[in-house]
Amino acid sequence: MADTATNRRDPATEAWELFMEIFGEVRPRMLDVQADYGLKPPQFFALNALDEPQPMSHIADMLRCDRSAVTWITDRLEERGYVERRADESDRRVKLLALTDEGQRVREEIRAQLALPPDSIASLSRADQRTLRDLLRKALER
Amino acid sequence: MADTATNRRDPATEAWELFMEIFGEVRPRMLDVQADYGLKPPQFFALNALDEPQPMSHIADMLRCDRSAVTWITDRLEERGYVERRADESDRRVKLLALTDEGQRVREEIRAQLALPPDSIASLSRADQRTLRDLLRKALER
DNA sequence: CACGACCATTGAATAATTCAACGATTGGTT
DNA sequence: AACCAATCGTTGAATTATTCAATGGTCGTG
Repeated sequence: MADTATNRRDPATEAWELFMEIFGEVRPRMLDVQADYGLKPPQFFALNALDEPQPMSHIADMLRCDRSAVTWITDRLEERGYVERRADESDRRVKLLALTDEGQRVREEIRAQLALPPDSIASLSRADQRTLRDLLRKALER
Repeated sequence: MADTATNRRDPATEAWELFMEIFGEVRPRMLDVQADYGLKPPQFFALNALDEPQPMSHIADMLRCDRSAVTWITDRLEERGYVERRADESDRRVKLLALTDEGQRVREEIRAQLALPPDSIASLSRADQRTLRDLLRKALER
């Protein structure tokens, strides 16, 4: 708190602030796309978290909500056939949430729409875009 | 749709996909900070949109929700003293939402917590962090 | 000045989240 | 082996948040 001023000079912090600002730009469009598929943000984020099957409690952790809310969300997604409950071999208490083929398909469809970069990114020169891409790749490879 | 493959090669699209992936990393922490202040995401985003006073309908547009939901959200934020309704000189139908001093203070406090960059950004070399910062600055200046 | 359109609000219906309690299962302790 | 506390997902009730339809007040245009 006392070193807010010094933090502001930290390039990582500054970069992150800009990062969030850019992200804020696209939030409305993100909501539109989700709404087109009849999904609320938590439902979409649940879907998006299922790169591999996950215990329901783990989804609750990410979404920061009650387990019972995940039960409810899962019911909705299951009704649409996007998701299914599987048994966990190693622990019969847990149920694993997994994408169905349809769920996988829809998720990719949504992702494709969200992948369209916002104006701020698109306005960069192609060289800058490549530099940015490489930088972000490096960040994720840590 | 037919050119999904070519889009994948577009550096801006690739960069944006990575961008979103990094952002996903911090979502849980963001929810935690908001929860510490008793705010739901829509309430926080409303607060965050008030760089200058905004018509309530404009907030509804950004949040992609009904105007009546904004009335409700505003009531909550007003109860806490974060926000106030002002008259719009030029159009007596509209009410402008504006941050109170307290609201300004709290918003900065929250922002300071969210400004802490995630590991992926922090793990970059200081030189890369600076490059990233400069790139994002340039993107926003378009 | 009459008309349709827009703004924020209200009230009712609905959706989504939280909270407390439960049955089933697990792992650890004795 | 037999308890015991803890965890998992679900249920039901209470609460909170969002949508939908209708309203009073205001605006701009014809």
